[in-house]
Amino acid sequence: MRNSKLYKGSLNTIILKLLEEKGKMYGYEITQKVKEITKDELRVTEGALYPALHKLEAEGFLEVEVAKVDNRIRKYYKLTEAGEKETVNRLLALEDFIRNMQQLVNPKWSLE
Amino acid sequence: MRNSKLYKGSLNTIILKLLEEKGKMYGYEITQKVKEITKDELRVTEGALYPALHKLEAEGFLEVEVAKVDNRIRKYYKLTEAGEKETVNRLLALEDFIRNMQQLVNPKWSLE
DNA sequence: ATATATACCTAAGTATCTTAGGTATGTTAG
DNA sequence: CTAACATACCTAAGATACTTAGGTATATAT
Repeated sequence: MRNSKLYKGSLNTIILKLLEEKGKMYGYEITQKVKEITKDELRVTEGALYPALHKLEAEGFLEVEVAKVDNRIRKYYKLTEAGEKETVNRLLALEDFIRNMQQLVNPKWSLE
Repeated sequence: MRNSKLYKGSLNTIILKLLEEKGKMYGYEITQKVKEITKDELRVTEGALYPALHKLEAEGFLEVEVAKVDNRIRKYYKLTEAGEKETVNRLLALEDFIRNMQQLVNPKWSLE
């Protein structure tokens, strides 16, 4: 990731959401897509990404399909059924988190 | 914190913002205030809070004032000048983070 | 020929949290 | 009156998720 420590813990959610949206993606593609969407403000480093993908796979949330394109290996990941459920939960948790952070940071409560 | 890994890295920002708003606060007060604001959805544990306060103080962002109330010690923390600047930066980083996460999670980009 | 892009990977170190304690005083319920 | 809960501080061990810094290999552009 880039600069901010805030991103800690959100990588899995990002991966799951991208896969939900795109159907299947390979690792390098994910790094590029995040760069593109966030206009280079957020970079998923490979040192964080690959272990995260392997863990999500080990937990049964992702499955892999290996392909060979231009003489190079690609590992396409897609959500399992459990992964789809997990994605829903993670997105709900993200919404809660953002709502809570906004409540903490927007000073409405200071008028109490 | 509570349940979600998303909160990792956001504790310092929460502390700084609360102190900016309230002027001065003591540790236990911070834990209660966060519970109150987030309607018990987010709990700052003392095991995370006190080391974080000590670190922010060591970094020169907070200064301490010890008081005795009802025969119990309270350590009031408030922002230094450097702490005020840091708070501005952390809040900007939080806004960036939230904006980026919303862009990643809101599927506008999937229409491309 | 060299750098950059694509594409995978791991290991050591760092940071931030959780969990699980510890100390001590004040207050409330049975 | 005593036991539980609230207030108020603290630390240490362990878990986890990153960053940093490598490594391998092929394709393409300068």
